[in-house]
Amino acid sequence: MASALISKYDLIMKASLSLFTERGFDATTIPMIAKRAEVGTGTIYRYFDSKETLVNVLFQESIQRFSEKVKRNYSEMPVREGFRHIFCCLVQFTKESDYALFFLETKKDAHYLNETSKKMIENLTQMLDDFFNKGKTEGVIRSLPSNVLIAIVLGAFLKLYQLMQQGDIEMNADLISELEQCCWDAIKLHSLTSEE
Amino acid sequence: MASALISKYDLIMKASLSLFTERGFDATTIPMIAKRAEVGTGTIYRYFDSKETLVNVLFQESIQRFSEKVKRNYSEMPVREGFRHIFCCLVQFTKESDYALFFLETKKDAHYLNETSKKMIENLTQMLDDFFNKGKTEGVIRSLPSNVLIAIVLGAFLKLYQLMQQGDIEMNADLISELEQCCWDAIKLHSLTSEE
Amino acid sequence: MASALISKYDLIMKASLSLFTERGFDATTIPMIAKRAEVGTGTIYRYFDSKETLVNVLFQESIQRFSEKVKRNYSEMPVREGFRHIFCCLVQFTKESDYALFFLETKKDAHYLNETSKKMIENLTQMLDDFFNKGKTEGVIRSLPSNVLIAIVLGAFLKLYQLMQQGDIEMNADLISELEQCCWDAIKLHSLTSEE
Amino acid sequence: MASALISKYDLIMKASLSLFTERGFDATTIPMIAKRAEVGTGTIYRYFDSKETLVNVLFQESIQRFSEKVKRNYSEMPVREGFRHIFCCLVQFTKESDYALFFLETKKDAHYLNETSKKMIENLTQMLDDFFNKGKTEGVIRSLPSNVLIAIVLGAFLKLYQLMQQGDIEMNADLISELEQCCWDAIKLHSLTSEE
DNA sequence: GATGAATGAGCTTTCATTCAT
DNA sequence: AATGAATGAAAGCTCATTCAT
Repeated sequence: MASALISKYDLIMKASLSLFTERGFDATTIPMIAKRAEVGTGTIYRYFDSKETLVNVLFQESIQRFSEKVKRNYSEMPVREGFRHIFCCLVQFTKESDYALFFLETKKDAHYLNETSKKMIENLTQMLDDFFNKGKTEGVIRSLPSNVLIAIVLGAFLKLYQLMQQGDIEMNADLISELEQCCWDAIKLHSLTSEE
Repeated sequence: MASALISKYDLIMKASLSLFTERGFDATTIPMIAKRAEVGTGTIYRYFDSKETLVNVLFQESIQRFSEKVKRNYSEMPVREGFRHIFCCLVQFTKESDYALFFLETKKDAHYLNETSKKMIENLTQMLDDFFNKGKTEGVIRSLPSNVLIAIVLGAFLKLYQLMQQGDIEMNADLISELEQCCWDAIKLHSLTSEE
Repeated sequence: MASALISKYDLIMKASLSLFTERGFDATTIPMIAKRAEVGTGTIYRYFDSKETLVNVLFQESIQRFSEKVKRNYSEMPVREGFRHIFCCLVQFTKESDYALFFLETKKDAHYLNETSKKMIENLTQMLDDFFNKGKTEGVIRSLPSNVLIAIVLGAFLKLYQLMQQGDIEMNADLISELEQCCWDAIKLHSLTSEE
Repeated sequence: MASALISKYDLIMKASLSLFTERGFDATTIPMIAKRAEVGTGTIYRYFDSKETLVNVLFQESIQRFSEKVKRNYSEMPVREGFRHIFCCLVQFTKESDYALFFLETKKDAHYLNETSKKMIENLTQMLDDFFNKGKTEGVIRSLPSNVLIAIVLGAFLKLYQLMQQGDIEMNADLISELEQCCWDAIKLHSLTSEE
């Protein structure tokens, strides 16, 4: 009786997300997930058709929640503030669920992603693309292809986030603020005064 | 007559490196490697004790060649030039072998890395650490932990390199030069004149 | 309803014991065992870690059950009676399970035996050793090293048992009785009256 | 030049005989044989069509040489002397080649024996059968089926021989003599005086 | 709904055999 | 004649998936 504070579904999602992040999709087995989620292996198949379905649901859920977070009223912000908003979304995401950024390390041509997942990557990319285009038009962001700009920021963030997960660094407000500045510096269009 | 322009060993190395880079270690099977290298599956085991040995040899070879490239007389360079040197090594590496940067996407706690491989990551990290420390001492680089600085630059580069491999961007001298500047901007200590 | 009269574990034990006895460890494949036990190959690995574990469990079970049978109150018997007891244990064992004497044909330095199995051989040998020593002290058994006496009796029995398994002879009470006498004659100390 | 004191053929025979005896047919690999014989693996196939051919040639050679040894003028001997002759053949065989008694531990239905080999076992058995029949007719040997009598003697001898090979006992003239007596005692018809 | 025993396709690996040298 | 690199069939073993309970 009682129990079920967290639904089995959520336990499976949580367990598989953490394992996929730690070991990758292919090195994670269904029994491993079942054990960490403390459910039977068969139970996983009551909620997900297959391991592939599971990873795609997970992927889509992550990217969906992130996209919605970003979308919220950032379009009217000035570019600099919009960038900070995006960066904060990344950070918040990290805080909410240690493993939520699984989608950052998944290559878009990963063999296990289905069409829907790929579509959602494209949508997120498009949204960020629009943002960077705005910045480029306004002359605040370097005029590089948007996918290049995205690669720089997300690539940097992914590795930082991995450091944190490995316990190599501890994130505090000051560090986050400085890292955001680093990323911004990477893509901002520096005034034409004598730089090195 | 003729034939054997490339040794079987090299064919296997090349095939597995490309597959590991495309699909990851766990999603790459020995039959896949054999097929791409155009050798029998048994042949792979004449050269490597196991799949794990193979990936570690590959990993160590990559990181070794990269380390040696970087090491060559960069210690006397000024920091800005030293950074450019490191960046160019990354780029050159990419050019020499489409897949040579396999080690960039391998997490240091990957389940298939052996102790030697982990040691070599540490050594490379230490070398870069020394470089960044010098920069920090001289006040040209942000005073952030070295692993943070490394994460930013390598993280950004990794994602850019993936874009290139997917055929999404084409690297030319101008682009490389600008990307190098982006990465430098991310970690350089900006003068305290009006920023933002 | 019904079914499962015998557990899968027992089916596997029985099937592998018969195959190991017929063909030896190395010529017996897991698929062969699976087929004879009428289970899937994977099922075997639910019960045993490896083929080597399986053969050792089997070996230890056989030798254990035999040892316990022998041990039961034979130490107080007169030597001649004790010998008959041991011989009867061998025969009974044969009756209970057609293949239970697998351990008789396994050389003690077989490459697949683990330390525990080797220890158990030693223990059984020690027990028999003690028995023969008693007989030698009393002057009823030839004063040969115990391992020699054991070799004679078990060696003879093993070959007889193989004949029976091949269907070449049929064991009945009279034959058993005579064979026991043969073995006893082989090791007993004959009085010094005119022999030959 | 020089060299070739022993032909490659003989080296291969010797090496495989020792390995088959130590490890059994199935646990012995062609590379193992090649290594011990100090020849290339390919060389083995210049002399033998297959691993199975090799083991059968070996088996037949062993049994042939043993049969011939036994055959030599034993038919006219008295039974007791004939038995001693057979036993001495076994011992001599052991001395000539440490592994020559490989055929003793091979079950007649071993999966690798071909028809010729099985025929030769039958022939040897027949020869011994005749001998034991003679003994039975003369009333010196127990009236048991000949295969039973053979099993007792060869079974006992095989185990003794294994003890010797493991270095557990050392064969000297006295011991051999006593062991021969043991075996004879096992099968001889004891006079009807009060026995135990 | 929940479970985990059972399964077999497909993995990693071995090895008898071939064949260019 | 002799070799050993190369091979692929088949071994031992794993694991996504099913299904009786």
